[in-house]
Amino acid sequence: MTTSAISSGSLARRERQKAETRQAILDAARDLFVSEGVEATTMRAIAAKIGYTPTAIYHHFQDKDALIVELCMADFKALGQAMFKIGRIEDPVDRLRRMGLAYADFALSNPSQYRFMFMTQLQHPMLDACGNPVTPPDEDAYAFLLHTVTEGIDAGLYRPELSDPDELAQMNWGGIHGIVSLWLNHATDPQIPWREPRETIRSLID
Amino acid sequence: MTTSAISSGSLARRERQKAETRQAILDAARDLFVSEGVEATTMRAIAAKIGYTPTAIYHHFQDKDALIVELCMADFKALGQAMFKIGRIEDPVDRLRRMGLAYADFALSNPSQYRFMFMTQLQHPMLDACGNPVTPPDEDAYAFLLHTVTEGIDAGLYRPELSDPDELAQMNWGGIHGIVSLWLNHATDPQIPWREPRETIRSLID
DNA sequence: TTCGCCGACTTGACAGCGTTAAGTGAACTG
DNA sequence: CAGTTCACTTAACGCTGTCAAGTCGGCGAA
Repeated sequence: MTTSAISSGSLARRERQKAETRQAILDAARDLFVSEGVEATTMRAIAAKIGYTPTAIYHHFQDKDALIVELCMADFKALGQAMFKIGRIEDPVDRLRRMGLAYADFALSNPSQYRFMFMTQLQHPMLDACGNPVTPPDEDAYAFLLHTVTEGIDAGLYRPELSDPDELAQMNWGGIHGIVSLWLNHATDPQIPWREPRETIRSLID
Repeated sequence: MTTSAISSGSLARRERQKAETRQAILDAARDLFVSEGVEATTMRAIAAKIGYTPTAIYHHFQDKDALIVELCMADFKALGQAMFKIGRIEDPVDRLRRMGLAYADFALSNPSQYRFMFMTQLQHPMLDACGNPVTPPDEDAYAFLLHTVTEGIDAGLYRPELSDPDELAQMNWGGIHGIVSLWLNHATDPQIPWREPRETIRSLID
């Protein structure tokens, strides 16, 4: 009893410590990804930041991509939760407008995360070994968007030829993503007098 | 006289040969960038493809980025020329619609070029040493778009609150770019039933 | 207590990357 | 024919992600 309690206790402590260094790796990686960019941060830099050797990371993550994907999924979750809060608004028109602005806020205030969520090709698709999606469906931002435009269609808010909810959702998403991502990549381009993306998006939604 | 003619002739030949290998480098780089992706193609691979040593490239281009920017500028020129053809259409509404579809065609049929034109941050802004833009203004696709929406504003085709031509241009551009770029990056995502981007864009324009 | 194992972590290395200083050799110049 | 130029090569640098092998402290069992 006592021994088993001690052993399970020490086992639990070991696992807790392992989980702690794993989290430390994730935190350091996030910091560097955000401040230096994903491509520019090296395994060695992540390891140095937490006082480990580069190879230690490989005991917790298969490779650099696995690290990226893990952080990426956390961001998808955060975005989905932001959408979930807005999902309570009754009026579908107002809800759609607010979802769009919240999406843009997320992108503009977390540009580095947004970049590797939606502006880069992820080589590992976010599926587990069995081929099931990793994102929990109740936190899927796209599902919220789809649900909202479907309500809009049912309420007769769109012209009748716009009857495909996926197409409508992709129009909305694409429009906002386009303005945001062009601005993130090309805001410094002196040849184009860029407008505030939030303003442009507000106009687009209206 | 004869000697000068010979010398100038041989000089010309030397320069022509240099220009030829320079072009060979560009062609090889373009091939590999398109087939393998920009990040994945190495200087060594480009050199091997044309039977040179990697360092030979550095006699023609300052570094890999210079190679990318040179190809990128050629693509901007091609896109601008495609817009120029459409610019002759009289009706601004029809012209805008066709410009949007032509833009989407360009992106979808040259995905790799489009990626490094509009979906990546270019570290060298495309300015020459004096800070002047490198793209010739009469081939600037954005200028065409701006001109077209300005005509639309003047003709009273937009609601009166949409009076800023830059904002309108960026709404149009952003909308199409967003749908195209999301599709290019996430078309393989099984969680989302993607619609044909050309169809989605056609609906968006209407 | 002592032995042996387990596993988190380190050491030292590998191949490949972009890039550069120094060298080579054929073609052009005088 | 001697000298120069310059496109190109050789050999290396420091960097990257990654891995096979080793180290060593803490645990369970005898």
